[in-house]
Amino acid sequence: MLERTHLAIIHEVNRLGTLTAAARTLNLSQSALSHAIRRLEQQAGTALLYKHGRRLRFTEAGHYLCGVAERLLAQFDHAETILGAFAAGRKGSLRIGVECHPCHRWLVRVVSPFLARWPEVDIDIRREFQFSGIAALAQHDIDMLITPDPLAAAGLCFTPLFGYEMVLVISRSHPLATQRVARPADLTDEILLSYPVKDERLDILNLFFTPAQCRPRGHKHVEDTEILLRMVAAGRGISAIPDWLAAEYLNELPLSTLRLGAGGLQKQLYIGRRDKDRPSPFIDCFLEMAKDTKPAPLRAQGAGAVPQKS
Amino acid sequence: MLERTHLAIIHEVNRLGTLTAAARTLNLSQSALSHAIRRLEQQAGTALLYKHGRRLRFTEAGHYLCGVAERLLAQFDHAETILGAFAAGRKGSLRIGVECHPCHRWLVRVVSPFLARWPEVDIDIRREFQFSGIAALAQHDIDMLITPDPLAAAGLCFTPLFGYEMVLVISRSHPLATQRVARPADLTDEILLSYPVKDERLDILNLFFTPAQCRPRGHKHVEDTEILLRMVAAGRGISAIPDWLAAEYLNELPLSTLRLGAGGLQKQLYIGRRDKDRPSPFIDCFLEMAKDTKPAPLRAQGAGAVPQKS
DNA sequence: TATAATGATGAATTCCTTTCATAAAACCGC
DNA sequence: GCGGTTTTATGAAAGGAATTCATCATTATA
Repeated sequence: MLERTHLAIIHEVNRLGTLTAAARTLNLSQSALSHAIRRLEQQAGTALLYKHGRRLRFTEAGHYLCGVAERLLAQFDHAETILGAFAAGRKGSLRIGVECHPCHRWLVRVVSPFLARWPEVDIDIRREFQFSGIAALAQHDIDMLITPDPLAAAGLCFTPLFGYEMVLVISRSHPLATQRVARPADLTDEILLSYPVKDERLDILNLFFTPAQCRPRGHKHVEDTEILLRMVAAGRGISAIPDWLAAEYLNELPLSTLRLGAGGLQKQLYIGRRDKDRPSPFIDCFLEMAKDTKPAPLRAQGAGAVPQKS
Repeated sequence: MLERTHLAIIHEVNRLGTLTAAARTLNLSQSALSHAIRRLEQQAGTALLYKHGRRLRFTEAGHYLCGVAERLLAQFDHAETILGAFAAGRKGSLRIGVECHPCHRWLVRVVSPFLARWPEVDIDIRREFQFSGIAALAQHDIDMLITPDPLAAAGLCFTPLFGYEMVLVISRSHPLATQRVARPADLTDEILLSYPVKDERLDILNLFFTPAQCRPRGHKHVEDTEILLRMVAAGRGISAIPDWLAAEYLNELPLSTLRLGAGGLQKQLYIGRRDKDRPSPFIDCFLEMAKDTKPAPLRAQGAGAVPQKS
């Protein structure tokens, strides 16, 4: 069977002209090369070299193998270089799951400089999970999970990134726009607009309406943040989004923000990892960069201004 | 060092999912594979597989190696197939030297069907030699030599192909065109046209003029047979070419052929090889086809018709 | 012609791979 | 939850293939 060492021998003999010289550069004896070539020739069933004077020349088949050697050895070398980059932690891929729909804008601010710093690392962002983000993380479908709901699970660890508040956004012309705080009973005639997520994962339902034992009049799914907020601005519904996300749109659209209940709906974003994953420079770096990237705070503006949490 | 066996193991584990199954198809024990992967991981400095339940999954680096394995193993397999074709004598190349300028037309009739029969054999025809055709053959610059002058040399053997006669061609309007035989003294006022070959390799000089101690009035080199014969037909000179070559042009051009001296200038074409070359099916076949391809005989036509030799 | 350089070869040795035996872990069905 | 089964990991022993050593044969060089 043709092996890499055979190719290396063929290549060096071709490059240097003699077995003796090739043996030197390969740190082997001339005898070893002679035997190795002999074995290869016997297995291949054809001569590769023949004596010409006291030197060697390649047969047709040998010449062909020289070409093969040149190509394949280069590929082996390259593969080992790449493997070295993996070993050194320069190269890899980071599959990041995001369970927080509006987090995409924030994530882009983390990922862009990261990619510039780690040119050999590929980033893949996933928003859809067969079961849940936690399960995807545990099953190695993703390597990191950005989530506001860090369900404790064996083998996983979560690091807090930043706190924020879910605020109610309504049209500036809405009767409630003069209020600072919204109560569930105020909103039972409204249409709730949300990202296309299961009801049980919507905090405004779980933590605001359900405890008060009431519901909005209707509930529609909208995929895109911009469209969702334009619908809110047009008076077609209400929604709950992170304060820092609302801040980005308050100048552009006629929106008002209200606190959800007296204390507000306080949340915390976490980044989850498997704690058994071996440390990797670029993963550590990503964590640092994620921790250092805070969203822009919501300035006092309109009726429902809310200070940013640490 | 990354070896072919490592790639084969990686590939089979990827294909079959378990070490045990991979070991079966590789005719090795599960333990051998486990050890081999462990060694490779230690050398590479990075994990390639990790346990997931009781099965194995590839790390980033391992996944990368899967891709490498797929590509490189295919190339190894292909190389071995080609090597097999060399061993079976299906593939190779035949560098044929030709020392007989006008033989080109005949050679084409041999080579065309040969190439059809041996699609994996490349043919290279050389007419120029640094020293001589014989030397080129001995030095492995060519594998076969077509020559009318088989100089005996150690390690070479020559096989006769066919006999022919060098005939004088002159314009049909030449005063000598009524003769059947030309004598050297008849031609001392003529311009000799020949292929661009050293004088000592021109039979008409060596075997016709020189023994009679005379020379033609002039001597010019012409590369192309067609042009040479058109010049002869136009009365611009005389030439000596093989009878079978003359036969091809007698219908087209106003030429006459004369015997060179009473007995004619009889020649024999040989094919030379190194007798130590190991037998090869396609070389044997080429020899057969060359022996079986006789040039068309010179029909009794014009004044100097000459019967073809066997 | 003597000398140096190169490749070939057979036997001995060394080193690496493989196997064996066994443990540990995980899944499966009851 | 608990045997039974499947799968991987591991250390020690065995086996085998690659390497070396010593030497010869051949060819080029001075």
